[in-house]
Amino acid sequence: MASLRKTERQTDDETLVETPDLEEFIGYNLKRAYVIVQADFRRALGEDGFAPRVFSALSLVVQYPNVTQSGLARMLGIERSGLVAIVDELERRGLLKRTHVPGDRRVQALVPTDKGAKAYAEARAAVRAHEDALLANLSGDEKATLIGLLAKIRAHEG
Amino acid sequence: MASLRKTERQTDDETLVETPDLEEFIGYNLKRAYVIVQADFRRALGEDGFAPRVFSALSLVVQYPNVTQSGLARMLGIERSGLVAIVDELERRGLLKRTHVPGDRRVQALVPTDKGAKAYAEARAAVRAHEDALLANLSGDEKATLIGLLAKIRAHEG
DNA sequence: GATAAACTGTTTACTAGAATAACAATATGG
DNA sequence: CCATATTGTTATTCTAGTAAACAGTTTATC
Repeated sequence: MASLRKTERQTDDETLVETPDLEEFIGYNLKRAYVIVQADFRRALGEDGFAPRVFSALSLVVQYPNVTQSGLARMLGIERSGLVAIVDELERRGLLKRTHVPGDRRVQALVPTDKGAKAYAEARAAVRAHEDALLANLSGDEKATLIGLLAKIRAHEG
Repeated sequence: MASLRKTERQTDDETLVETPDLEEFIGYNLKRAYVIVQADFRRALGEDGFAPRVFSALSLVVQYPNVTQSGLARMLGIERSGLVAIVDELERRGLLKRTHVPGDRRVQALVPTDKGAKAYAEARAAVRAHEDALLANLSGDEKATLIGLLAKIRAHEG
């Protein structure tokens, strides 16, 4: 049924829409909000700072040293193949090492270097500053509520 | 400062992380949630259903008939150049027409066809069904709260 | 113990989404 | 009139990501 909703009205040759349909969709709002946060993240971390996904990978490597690439890909929700370039970049920058694991010659465990741990701590502070500034119009409670609601959506992961 | 946070602990050769840093970041949670919703949107609308951005464009054309491409791009927050392919697709499918506007020969106003209005109404119902099903674990209040919080982030638009 | 199945990291090829820069046609403001 | 701006468009480039295939290795099954 293509019936008009209450929030819509027609005039002679102009259409007034109090609340466009789009604004009612969670998906649309999520996307628009995500684009803003993501752009501000990049702006805040600067020209040769980490891209969001590289930051995320480094974060997990620092917090889960010896994680394998497969495991890391699983945690990030991306394909193994897509992770290779990310790990390449982090290794090239000297922030982690691929190391052999005794007992399984397939896997290469990822270990952060000291430089990597330090770089992560700095980047984490920068990301926190970016979010604090960008989301200054949200209270602590609101941020917690938002993360909680997003977690309910994320329950569909895995 | 690279101090560990309260939620982190180290054991001998294994690291326990109660709450990974990533989970505290709004940006990361937004992205993960967005990926889920977006994937379900595509799954729900099927092989030759609308992509999210095409659906969004059609929605605005139906609700704001005679919108110009520049105006539509502005509403969607994308570049004019990026909109061309979207409008091409909608026109090729016979869902809208590019029409000349008397008084300004540069612009081509976008007008939905009857078929376009009907297709939009159906797609809208499908999208609503997809969100209702995917977000069944959120109450109406929670959904409203989520949209409200996302709106606070979206206040940085424009 | 042999053989099938599964897993790991990797490369290659491909797709979608989006930005940027340039352009011709047209409109607007001094 | 002339400079400036706007509109729709094309071409180019970039990024993020998937999918399929592969060699090397491990695990499971008979």
